[in-house]
Amino acid sequence: MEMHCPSHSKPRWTRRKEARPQELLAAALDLFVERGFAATRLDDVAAQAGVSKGTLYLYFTNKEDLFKAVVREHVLPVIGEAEAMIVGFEGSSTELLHAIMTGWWEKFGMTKLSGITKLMIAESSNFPEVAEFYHDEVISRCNAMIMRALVRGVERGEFRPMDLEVALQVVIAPMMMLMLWKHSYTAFRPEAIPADRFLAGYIDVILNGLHTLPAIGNP
Amino acid sequence: MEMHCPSHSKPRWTRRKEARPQELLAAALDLFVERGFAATRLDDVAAQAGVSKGTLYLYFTNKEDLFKAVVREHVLPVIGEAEAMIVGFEGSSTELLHAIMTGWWEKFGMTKLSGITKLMIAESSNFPEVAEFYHDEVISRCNAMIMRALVRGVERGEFRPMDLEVALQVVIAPMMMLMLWKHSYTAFRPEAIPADRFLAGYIDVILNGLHTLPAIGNP
Amino acid sequence: MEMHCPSHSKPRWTRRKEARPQELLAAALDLFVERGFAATRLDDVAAQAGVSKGTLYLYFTNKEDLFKAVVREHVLPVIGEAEAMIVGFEGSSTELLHAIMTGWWEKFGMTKLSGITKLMIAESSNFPEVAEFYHDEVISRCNAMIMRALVRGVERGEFRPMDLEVALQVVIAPMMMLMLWKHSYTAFRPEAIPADRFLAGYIDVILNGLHTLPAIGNP
Amino acid sequence: MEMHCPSHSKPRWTRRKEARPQELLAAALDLFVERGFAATRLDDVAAQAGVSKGTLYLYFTNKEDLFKAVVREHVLPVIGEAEAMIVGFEGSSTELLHAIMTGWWEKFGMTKLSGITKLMIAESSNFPEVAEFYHDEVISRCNAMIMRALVRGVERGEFRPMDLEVALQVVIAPMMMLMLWKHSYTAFRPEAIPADRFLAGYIDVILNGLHTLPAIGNP
DNA sequence: CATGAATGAGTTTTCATTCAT
DNA sequence: CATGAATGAAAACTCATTCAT
Repeated sequence: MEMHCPSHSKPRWTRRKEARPQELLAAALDLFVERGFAATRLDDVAAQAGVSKGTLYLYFTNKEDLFKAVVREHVLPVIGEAEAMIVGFEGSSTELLHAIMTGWWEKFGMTKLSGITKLMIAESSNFPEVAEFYHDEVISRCNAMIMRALVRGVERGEFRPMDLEVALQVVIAPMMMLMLWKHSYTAFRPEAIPADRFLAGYIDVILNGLHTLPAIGNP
Repeated sequence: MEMHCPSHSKPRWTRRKEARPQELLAAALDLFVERGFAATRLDDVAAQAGVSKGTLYLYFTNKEDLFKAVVREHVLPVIGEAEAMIVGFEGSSTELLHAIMTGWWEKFGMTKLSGITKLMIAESSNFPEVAEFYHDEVISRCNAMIMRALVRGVERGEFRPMDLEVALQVVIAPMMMLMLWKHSYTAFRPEAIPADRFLAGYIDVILNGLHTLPAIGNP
Repeated sequence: MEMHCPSHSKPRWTRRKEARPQELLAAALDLFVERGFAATRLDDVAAQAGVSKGTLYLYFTNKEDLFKAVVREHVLPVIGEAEAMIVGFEGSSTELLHAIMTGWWEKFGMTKLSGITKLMIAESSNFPEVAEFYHDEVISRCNAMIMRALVRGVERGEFRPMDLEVALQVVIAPMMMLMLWKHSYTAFRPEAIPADRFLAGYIDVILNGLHTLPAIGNP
Repeated sequence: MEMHCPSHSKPRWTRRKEARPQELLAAALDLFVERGFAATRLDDVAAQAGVSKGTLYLYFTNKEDLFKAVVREHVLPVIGEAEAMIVGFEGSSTELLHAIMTGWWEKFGMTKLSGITKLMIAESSNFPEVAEFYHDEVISRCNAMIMRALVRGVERGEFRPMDLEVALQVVIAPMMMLMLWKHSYTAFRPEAIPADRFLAGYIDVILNGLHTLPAIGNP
């Protein structure tokens, strides 16, 4: 079973300059999300990435720099994709909202990126610059996407006139909380609602409210 | 030589032994919420409470014990009040929901207790026991209150039949997020919606949805 | 032999807030002089001062701060004393020079302060601010003292007119080197000249030169 | 496929294997002198020499070995030259002293080798073996050269009888300090005396002293 | 009770050294 | 030969906890 070729002795490490930063960022994301910035030891990040502590410092200046990179690198690509996805959408605003929410869940909520939501809420006061970046590059752009859909719906007569800024928050909040729950109290919420059922019910309530009234075609 | 009038000697600190733990808990709440558990130094807690670091250990066994006390002490009384408030409520379910939300905001959201929401989300994986306690004693009981109101509404024909578990989340989420925003990104959200306007619009959307339909009497 | 009084059990540490900084500075001076800044471990400084590593940080922000304090605290008092010593000197300039040199040796050269000369030469490029401080507060003031003595000697006809700036360096240099030797190559220079013999011969050469000429009364 | 014309392939580096160690020694000298041994990173030495860090280890066993080589390689040739220069000197002892000093300055003081003086003073206690080597091979031989000149002067009646060991130090010290100043406080001493003026004044004072007496022919 | 000086285990950070390429 | 990614021991620094006063 053991290879008799002597040249196959396992090396102490293999050279993989290009892959390393991503591996480290992935490990760091996991641990930062689970434990928070201060409670995460760089030893553990390195171990989880399968490298030694020193290697980390070849790619990141210090712990804070690693944190910033985690947020920056993981988040930006996704936002771009999401925005691209809804450009030139043709259907009803109800369908648009549904599409946005589904996409949000699939690109962000379902993946480990959802943890960044928790991370940023927990650490925003410790890292104002990162928080500002995240607010401007992620939150604002997400909000703008939803807001455009709401305005579009009202303009097309699909949605009723309302306090749209508040409506925006009401629309966003359940998705945010869904992501946050994923990373807290998990042990105590085995009953968690399956995502598709959640999405369906969520869109239903958002569109039709709680009141007893003829609901309009939920796609 | 120096003590023939002991009763007039000026005490170095005013006597308020009983107040000490509360002052420490208040200081700890502030700092834990702002910085997180690990990033909060007991030095700073003591300083903010106006006592020395050693004093802290007269009242709390260690940092973790302080953390548990912060959650326990601050949260329990409020939940009791909230539950008491809605026992035997007489009005419509819409009014009940409105009352619960208003009470939630006034007792919890408006005060510094709102920070505990953020704190628990950030630290729940670091303190499973506290998380369990918080989940059972706060989250579940809050959820149960809302759920009772929803069930009541459906039973009384005020609310339409829905996936109530999902509806519960949708109802709760905006209030949760409102509290979370208060403790993150504040610097970048000067535009924050005033609470009363938020509450009004929020109840409106929750009850009536986004769709273009005749809204039913929003109290 | 063991004291039967139970209250005499030896404490892990004794409280001596006022003495600590001086003890630490003394230990740091020794080690910085012997090994240089970078090669000195704070562990060793603390150990030599008889405290733990953490204690060091109660009094100094970091290693650099300790270094600055070592130079500042040790050097300033001595300079003041030296300057005071020669104010209103009455004798001949030869005697004045002799007095200055003797004082220099006794206050500075003979003591462990002499190490600071070596330390500053070694570290001046690593700590430009400290070097500037040292240059302005120590070197310039020492030079000024000697220069005043030289000018006084020339004005009174005791010393011949010369390039005084150069003479200044020639006068100073042997004393500087004497201090530097003390902290380098000591192991290889058991033959080191006793200080009093050195001082006598040094003053003689400086005053009378090497040339064959009738020397003038060397005090 | 790729090598039918190997002699024309452009080499990635110009072939000058023999020069490598010298480039590394030069870079190391610069940095050791400026920062000291411990504060010099081999990364920087390699970078300044224009090679990679690993290359350093092809020529030197470790950092200490590099240090020893820096001292050894730079210093020995110069001493030999200096000694050769004065063998069979014919002029007056005054002229001999002048020649030695001028040679010292030109071969050593003016060049970057002067930094080794500072380096050895700073590091002698960290590297006793190197210090011993330097003391025996450089300091002692320099001292011997000067001492021979002094003895010669006394024997020929040009110099008066004195404590020659002390005189030796007095003669050497200003030159030593001149070299040391060059590598410390430079930023704060723009007023530095030009070397030729320094040399002239220095010889004058050394030969004739400070006292008011007819000077003897300063060459 | 209250204090705060002192501790030391635990983390971050550095960098000489190794070794697969 | 030359490279530079990777290592890990060692050093700086932090801070929860203790305890003499």
